[in-house]
Amino acid sequence: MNNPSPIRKPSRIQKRNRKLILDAALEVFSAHGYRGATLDLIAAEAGLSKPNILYYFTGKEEIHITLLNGLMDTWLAPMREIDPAGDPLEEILRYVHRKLEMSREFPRESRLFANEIIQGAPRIGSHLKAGLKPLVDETAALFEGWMAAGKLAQMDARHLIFSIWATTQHYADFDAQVQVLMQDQPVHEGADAFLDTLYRRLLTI
Amino acid sequence: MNNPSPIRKPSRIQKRNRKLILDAALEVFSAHGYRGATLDLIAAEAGLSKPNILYYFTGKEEIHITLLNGLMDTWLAPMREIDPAGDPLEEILRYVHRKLEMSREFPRESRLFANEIIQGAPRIGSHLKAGLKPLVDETAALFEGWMAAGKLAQMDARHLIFSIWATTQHYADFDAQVQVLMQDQPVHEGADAFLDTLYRRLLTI
DNA sequence: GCTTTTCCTGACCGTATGGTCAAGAAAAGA
DNA sequence: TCTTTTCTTGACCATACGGTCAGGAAAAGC
Repeated sequence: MNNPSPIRKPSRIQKRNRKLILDAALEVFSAHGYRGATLDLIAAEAGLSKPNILYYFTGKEEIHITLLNGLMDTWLAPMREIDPAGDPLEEILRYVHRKLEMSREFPRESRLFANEIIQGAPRIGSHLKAGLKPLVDETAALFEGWMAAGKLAQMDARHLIFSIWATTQHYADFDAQVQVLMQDQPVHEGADAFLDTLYRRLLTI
Repeated sequence: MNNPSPIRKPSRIQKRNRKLILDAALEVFSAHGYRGATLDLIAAEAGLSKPNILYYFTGKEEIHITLLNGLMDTWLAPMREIDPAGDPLEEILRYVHRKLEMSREFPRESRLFANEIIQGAPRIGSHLKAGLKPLVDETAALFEGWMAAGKLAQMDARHLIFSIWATTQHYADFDAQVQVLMQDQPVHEGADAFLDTLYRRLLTI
């Protein structure tokens, strides 16, 4: 009676409309934050009526959680792709470039997560523990192995990871500020070259 | 009839209550963002009634703007304190440490600005241009002078500044995430050592 | 003391917003 | 085709929230 048959597999219309809604929600949530987003805005952006939105999702929060869960994997993919068998320096530099690329190509996703975490991760705190932490632990261990083997300069692996996130996501999350300070100059090329220099100098023994 | 005498100098009570309100507003705005903050929350936090809040400020937005304006100077102080006559490397490292210290001591202020800028700086866009940009231009020029004089490694000065902001403010803005990933380990000491290494390696010729 | 100004609040208002519901339209199944 | 299920919506509701106002309490000025 309520949700579109939670048992049977989603129909063609269901798939289309759920996608429409989630796309619209990404746009609205990332631009206004959870509290600033309204169902009316999402409905307008999706081209659907508000009650119809609530036919597919039980409420605003479920849309938000579904979004975050669905994007988490994509967001963490570059870190999963670090190859333990590859060359340490090149693997990390490739990770940095991929993250920067994602800041440029998916700024909405970046801001969605940024908004959520700044507010204390009230709706995905558990997911950070369950999804993110194991991956970071694993990656930190990999980095530490490389350092112990003398293939990278010695440093705290977790803070290294934080610095990569911070420096790359900054260009998406703080774009408004970057734009003011860089005027019309091309941002991405400069960032790419700078971060290459930064991590090459930092990590090379 | 409306605002507490905009002409005469503020009374003792006015100074006390405006401070109470701004302190409470900092707490609430930084934790929930502009849209998530409510006058009722601010009033409760300040220990005043809602109408009394509106006796001292014309509305929610004025409180927010007053806060941002009042904190901007404090927030930018470390950058102003960079000494053009000092040793380039040490001056920048001191700046990095001061910024990190501010992230630890004033995380609310950091998140207040972060919230505002992520949403596109709708309420302080003009202030970024008028207040921040000249200072950054000046500082970037100083850094470029040092590089040209062969006292620092060559790189883009603006991206260097961005990286310092990003890496230091990350510990305040994304604290919820950092806490999950660092468990009970002490964060600040590690960050301090890591960033020292990072910028020393990056900037040394 | 008295008067004036400043400070404070309970009650109220208009609007925005998340969410509901009954009933109709469109697909899908037979 | 007819029947059943899925999809869609206008109208509505309850609450939250920013803000107002008339009038009273407390300071300040004299």
